[in-house]
Amino acid sequence: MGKKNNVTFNDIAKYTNFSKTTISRYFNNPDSLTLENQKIISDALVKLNYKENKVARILANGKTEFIGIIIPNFYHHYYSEMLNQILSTYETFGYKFLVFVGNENEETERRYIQELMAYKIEGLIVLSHTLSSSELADLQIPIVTIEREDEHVCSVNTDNYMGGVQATCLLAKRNCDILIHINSPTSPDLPAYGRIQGFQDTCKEQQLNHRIIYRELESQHEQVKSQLENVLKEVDSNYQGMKKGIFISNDTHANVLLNLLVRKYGTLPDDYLIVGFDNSPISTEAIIPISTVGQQIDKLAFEAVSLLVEQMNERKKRKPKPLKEPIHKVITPVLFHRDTT
Amino acid sequence: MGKKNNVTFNDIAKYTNFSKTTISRYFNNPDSLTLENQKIISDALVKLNYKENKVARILANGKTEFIGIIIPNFYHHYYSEMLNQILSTYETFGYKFLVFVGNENEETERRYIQELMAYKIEGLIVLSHTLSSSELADLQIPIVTIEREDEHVCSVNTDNYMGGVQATCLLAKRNCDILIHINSPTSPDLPAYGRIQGFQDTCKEQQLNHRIIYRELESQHEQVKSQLENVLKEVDSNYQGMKKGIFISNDTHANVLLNLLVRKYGTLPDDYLIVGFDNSPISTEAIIPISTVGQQIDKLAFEAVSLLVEQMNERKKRKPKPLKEPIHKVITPVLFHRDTT
DNA sequence: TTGTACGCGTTATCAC
DNA sequence: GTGATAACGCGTACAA
Repeated sequence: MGKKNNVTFNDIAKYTNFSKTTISRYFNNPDSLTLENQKIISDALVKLNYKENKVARILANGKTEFIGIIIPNFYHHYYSEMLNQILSTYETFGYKFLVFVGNENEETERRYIQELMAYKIEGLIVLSHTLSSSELADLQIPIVTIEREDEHVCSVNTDNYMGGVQATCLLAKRNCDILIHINSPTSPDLPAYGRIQGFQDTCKEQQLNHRIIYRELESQHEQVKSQLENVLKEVDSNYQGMKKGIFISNDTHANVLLNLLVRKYGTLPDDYLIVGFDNSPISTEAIIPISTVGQQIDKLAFEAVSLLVEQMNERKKRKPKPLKEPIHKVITPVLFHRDTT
Repeated sequence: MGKKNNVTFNDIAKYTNFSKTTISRYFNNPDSLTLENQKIISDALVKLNYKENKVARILANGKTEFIGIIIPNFYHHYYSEMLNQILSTYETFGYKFLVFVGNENEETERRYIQELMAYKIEGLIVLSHTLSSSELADLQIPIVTIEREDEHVCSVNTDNYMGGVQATCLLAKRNCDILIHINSPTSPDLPAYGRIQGFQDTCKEQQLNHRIIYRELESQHEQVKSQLENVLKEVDSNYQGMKKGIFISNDTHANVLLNLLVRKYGTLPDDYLIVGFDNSPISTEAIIPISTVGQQIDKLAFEAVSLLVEQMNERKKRKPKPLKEPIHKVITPVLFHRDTT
């Protein structure tokens, strides 16, 4: 707003001998003008090279059409793709997105949120795990979280339990002698815990020989590799000669495991089956395409924005009825059967 | 701005018996108040639960502190990481980012830009290749492009030529009998063309037996795979018994090539060396860690925002001197020597 | 150090 | 169908 040569409604009004009000109406309720006058104004807009100023409109009507996003990182393809899909909803809902990368630091994320609040975002989408849902709820604006702890706020999550069941059933069908789930220690608060539960329940129901191996895998590639190398040694020696079905935390880890096996045996041995999670690009680009459980990221994103828009619209009514209880939507994952099963 | 219970400077002023101006000064020039009075106001802010409103401030002083970003996609790790690094500059410069995903459609991107202009962004970062730099320059706001055609606008690019040279020299040092560069047909306008040029010049200077193979690789995994399968057949038969050094467009493609070789021969044959580009995660996570030329994405991003901020600051001066010529910054890439060379 | 008065560009309200 | 006027919340001469 370079303090000069900004053509405003006033200029248009003078030029056309209408009032500012009529110019405003031309934009917000054109049908209330005669076609003639619409033409006059639209010509003037071109002639004077008018550029609309939504900041002024915000101040006047209170609608920023901003949604804030806090995303934890871009390292996992899952987050990038989720952001991609969220941003793409602009075409449907018209909301603009102010994006911050949370650095897993509480104070930093609080600062980001304050900044977003200062810009009068109408709603907030949180993917980061740093702040508790009760703190988020205190912000008193529409919020949707995705795939994180969500007790006090609306959320959209993958049906992780179903994902666990799908993976487990696939391995079961292949007549494995032992089913193994490898994962990082996971809090039961998190939606992702459902995968573990789904695995466990399915194994118990079908009375399958199974085991869960917890290892800290949320680190760099080399650490993950050495962790899984140890796991593999243990599995190799404990379940020799048995057909092993492994359901592992995600595709990145599945790929590490796969590579360890292929480098050890020259190929994926017949007695090893692997299922990952996420359907990330690595699952198709691996040396052997990896079976995986895929989140429907497009749907998750769309439902998230959709759920947020509902809340935002409700708030704009003269008599808003705030939700009694947070709404939690669930999206079913899809099993991709590839060459590791 | 829920049209109610918004505490404003007016409320603070009444409560503290100061004027609005003094309240404003408390925020923008606190030193001009006595410490006493600062305390009085800061207490009042807490008591009345004041929330700042930057939208109003924008309208008053014209500074949105918004930067618009147009990114083409999130599929390549390069773009995700670049966005990550750009967003991270908030900590340094304080600018907020409005992000749009360009869908390679001109009209769509023009709409995005219009929307950004309506929100009075102070500058624009363009990663997408859809619109020409001359069209961008016509927007008359500070612009920086990254790694795309940039004749008429400021830009930050990797020294692609140097990257090509580095990759080629590495292969040359390994005493390859034939150096092969595989790439998609690339316009000389694009910075990425430098990689091809760097390869070619180095080969010529060092009088190395070389060849450039162009194939359309900007497509889905399966297509890339079958394209490279054909290339491999040709190379296999044409250069039998020779040591082949392959420099290929990027790490994703390098990985496909590597997997084809490993699946064919059980491992990477001694007469094949591979160098990719991007230092993307796949290069370390591949079945055999891939040598690659890495962009310094953090530096690229920082320089881009930095260059933009300079232009934006210049514009705020009473007598702005617009740049005579666009500035083009260049960042040197880094060679990662791994197991494929 | 503090206050007055006005401007930023649009929308909302009420009147005609 | 159109217009006058007052918001919206803050910044900034200019004055005191």
